[in-house]
Amino acid sequence: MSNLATDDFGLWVQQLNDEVEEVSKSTGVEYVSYDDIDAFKLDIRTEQAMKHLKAIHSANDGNIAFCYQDFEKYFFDDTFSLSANKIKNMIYRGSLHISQSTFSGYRRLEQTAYSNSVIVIDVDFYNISGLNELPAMNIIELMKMDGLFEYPAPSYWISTGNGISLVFLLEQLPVRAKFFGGNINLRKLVIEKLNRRFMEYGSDFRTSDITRVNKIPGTYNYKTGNMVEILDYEYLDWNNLKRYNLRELAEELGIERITKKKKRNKSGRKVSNLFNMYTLNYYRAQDIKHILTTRVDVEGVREVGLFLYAIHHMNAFEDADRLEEDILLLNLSMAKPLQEKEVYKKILKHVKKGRRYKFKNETIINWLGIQEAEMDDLKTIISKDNRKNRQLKRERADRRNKNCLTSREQAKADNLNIISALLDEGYRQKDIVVETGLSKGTVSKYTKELRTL
DNA sequence: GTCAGCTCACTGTCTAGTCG
DNA sequence: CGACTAGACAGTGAGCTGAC
Repeated sequence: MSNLATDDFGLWVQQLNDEVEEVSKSTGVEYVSYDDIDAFKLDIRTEQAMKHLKAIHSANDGNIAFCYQDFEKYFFDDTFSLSANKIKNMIYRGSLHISQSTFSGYRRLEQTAYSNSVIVIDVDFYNISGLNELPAMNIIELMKMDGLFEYPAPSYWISTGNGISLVFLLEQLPVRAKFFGGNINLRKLVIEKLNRRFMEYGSDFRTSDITRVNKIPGTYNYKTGNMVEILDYEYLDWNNLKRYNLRELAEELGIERITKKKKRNKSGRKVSNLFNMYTLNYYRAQDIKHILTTRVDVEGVREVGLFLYAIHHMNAFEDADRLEEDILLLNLSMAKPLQEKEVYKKILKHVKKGRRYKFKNETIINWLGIQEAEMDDLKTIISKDNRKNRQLKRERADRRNKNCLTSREQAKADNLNIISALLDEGYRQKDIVVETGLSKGTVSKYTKELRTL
């Protein structure tokens, strides 16, 4: 577990490269390049981490995002600058997570996602009664017996310390939204299909995000303290791991081919919009749930709120049993719940058999009386103004560097630092003008500013 | 008179925001 | 999302003040 304080984070990332030499001395690990895993005897934790990294990020085509469980920030690295020492250093620091995709910049966004060659299905069997006491290996055996490892079988599987990650390697998949956005949608559909396959074992339905990060083998699970490790590691042939072609995989799983936008091609539109509708409905349901569970004064909106929740839940999952379970739970989570029979009579009865509505955000905002301040906690049910403000906020943040300064502010700060140092050395303002090339007015002004600090 | 430092009007660039 | 723009702000330089 990491013992770093959060405010040390930026400093630590900067120092990481410099520390490699020292770690090398203290651990006795020779410098091993990322490409040369088998040439040296590594400890099992580092070896597993490297094999996994190599499997999911074999090409040097972008930046991989890393993060620790106890830090909010991400840091980035490309495979050129990875080495065994560095990976060892990172995994021994704490509960490390790694992005499935690479990114063209230093932001972990769908828009900046560059390439991807893996699908990871998280199986949270600890949520399933009857399974939660079993060791991960037994779960794998049960899934095999159920025929769930028939095509497509996972390339390998990882015990995450409380659940299982099933790793399906893909042939290198360009995902840059601008050019290859279709791959992102197709990948989401495949993941949805695979999630359904492992549903009984507790598969996590939120795993289709291209920017998702996963625990890396060789580390310890932050919550349980258990080791994250590749299972059946010794039986795997790392030079011949199964690797799937996304389009073939989709076809085998019965997903209709996504056609390029044709004029009013109904079948094409139906499929390509499918996932967008799924996420929209899913996140709207989550937003409505948030409103209903956080409001103290919920009485005036609880019926309409539960109704809207039910509709979006059904649109997303098409699973009446799951809806029933979730909505009864949500009802009980409200400050003033409805009686259970009312939920059945007023909500479930209509939604299960009823038609599918499509609501505008404005309508939902009006019906639930959502205030601007409340929207800050919501993902999709937000006004146009709120959306615009979020965009401005992001752009404003983008203009600032790691010191939270704009380029101008940084330039001024640099000049102030230089002048401060020269003054300490006994320079006169006149000399500072010559030394820095700034005007004497500026030097004078800054000298005065420094005195008032 | 010389020097160090200060003031203020001004310039050009950058930021933040609007608009289509 | 790019073009556009108002306003903010960093920086300049002429001219001023006061100490010696």
